[in-house]
Amino acid sequence: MAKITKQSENFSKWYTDVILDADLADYGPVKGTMVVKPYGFSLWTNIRNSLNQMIIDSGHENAYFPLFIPKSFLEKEAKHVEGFAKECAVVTHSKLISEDGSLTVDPDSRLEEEIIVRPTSETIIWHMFKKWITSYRDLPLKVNQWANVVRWEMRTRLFLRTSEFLWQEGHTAHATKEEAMEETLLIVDIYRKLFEEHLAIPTMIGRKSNLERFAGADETFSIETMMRDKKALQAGTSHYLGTNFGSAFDVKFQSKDNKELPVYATSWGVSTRMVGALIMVHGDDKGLKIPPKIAPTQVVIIPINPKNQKQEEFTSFVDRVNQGLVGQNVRTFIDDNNESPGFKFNKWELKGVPIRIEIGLKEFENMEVTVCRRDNSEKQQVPIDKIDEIPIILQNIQDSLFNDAKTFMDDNTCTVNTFADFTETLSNDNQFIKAYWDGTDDTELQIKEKTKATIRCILEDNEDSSNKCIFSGQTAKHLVVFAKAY
RNA sequence: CGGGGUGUAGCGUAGUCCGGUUAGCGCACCUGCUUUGGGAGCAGGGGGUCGCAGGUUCAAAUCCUGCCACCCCGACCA
Repeated sequence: MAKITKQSENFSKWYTDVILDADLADYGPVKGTMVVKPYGFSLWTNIRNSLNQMIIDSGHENAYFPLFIPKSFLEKEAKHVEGFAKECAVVTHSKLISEDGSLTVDPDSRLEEEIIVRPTSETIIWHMFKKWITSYRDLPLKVNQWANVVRWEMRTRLFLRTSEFLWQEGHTAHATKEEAMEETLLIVDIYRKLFEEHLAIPTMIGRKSNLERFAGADETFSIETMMRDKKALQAGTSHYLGTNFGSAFDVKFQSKDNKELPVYATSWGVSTRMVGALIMVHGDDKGLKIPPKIAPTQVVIIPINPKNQKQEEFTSFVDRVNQGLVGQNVRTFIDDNNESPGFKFNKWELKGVPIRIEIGLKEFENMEVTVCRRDNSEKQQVPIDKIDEIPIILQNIQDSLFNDAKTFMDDNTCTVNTFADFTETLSNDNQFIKAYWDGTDDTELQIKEKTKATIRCILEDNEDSSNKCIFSGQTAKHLVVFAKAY
């Protein structure tokens, strides 16, 4: 474990250092792939379990669809094809020939129809939905799957953009447009809750512009988050798909009054990218700060026991503290190996554990423990009979992580009315910039070209004709937020 | 696919220009002892086809030729 790069020195180097040194993940042998190590996977699992419960509680069922998708499926929805064509892994053969220890592809094993490794599952799911939906009684149909997907990316970064990633993708079918839109927004709200209450990450939520919308969607809502370098990260999306996939896969249902009607769809997902957001929202120069609710270890206990004095009594004291915490469902770890105390302090700070408890002879004699918070480095003594207050401290940490991140985002979000102010603001510093926009692709593209900032989402529609687009001067259609994005 | 760069132990590197001991060092790792309140100390130890292939030479990490891989910058993106 080496010292990590400072955020102010090189933010993206800091990001990589933290991931590798905190043992979250490592690089896989194929370019762009990532191995999620046990500590990182435990974190992901905690996030997943929180979200999974919310998905189940809101009436969805988990299922699993195949990794392999016939190429022809992907061709069925025109915009969807366009969106994904350039980043698909394709299976073309089924056999290898082994010769002198080296392997070559058997040309005779070429597949009749090439198979796509799913970049997302709309097509295969709607293929199945056609079989399952015939009557209004079959609706709504609401499934979710936890899966891996593959997108052949040019530039990859651990957690943020990898060739293969883990995610959850929900797919629903509804009898009416209104119901599908309601579902789309329900999910947005679930994601907002997940981010705010579990990940302690404040969000900015709105619709995507034409250019940023999901390929095949009529409307995309996105959860935008601000990283510590003030760049935006799209951390979740929920799509209203209209009848695009229903009609592409010829899915219809019979209504109560015996009419044949189209089916409306939604899809929505969050991925291991969330872990990247978590790192970049809360982390500091010492490393990660993991919110208690999802932390693999909430409290690390570090015994400091010089000269083996009163060895047995000391050990049972440490054990008593641990049992007290475990009894309150606190996830603990006792780090009693031979590393020096200072080394352990740094190691667990790097790994982002919310609370460190130090127990030495002093604490042992006073029947207390030293509690140190990762979020603000405050230390306090807690008597052993007040150990049940630790969960309250954990909740405080959870809240203060959110509040800090919220303050940071608010402090770095501004509103401008002229393009001169817009470029001026961006050249000084990254910011989230709220501004009026005329709603055209052309304006969006020109602003992107000139400033590298893109429209992250549309916050609201503009009703007041005196509000003008900051770039074209035309009457504004929307109030949007611009930012440089990951 | 265009421009630039780099390949020496798990990681970081010295040596390459100007060929010549057993390829050196730091971190990490292993063993033992001593240690433990903010990245412990001492002693010992293991680990290298110097990216690959060919060539020049008495002799190649070093010179020549070809190939490969990876990284950075641009066009694509959750």
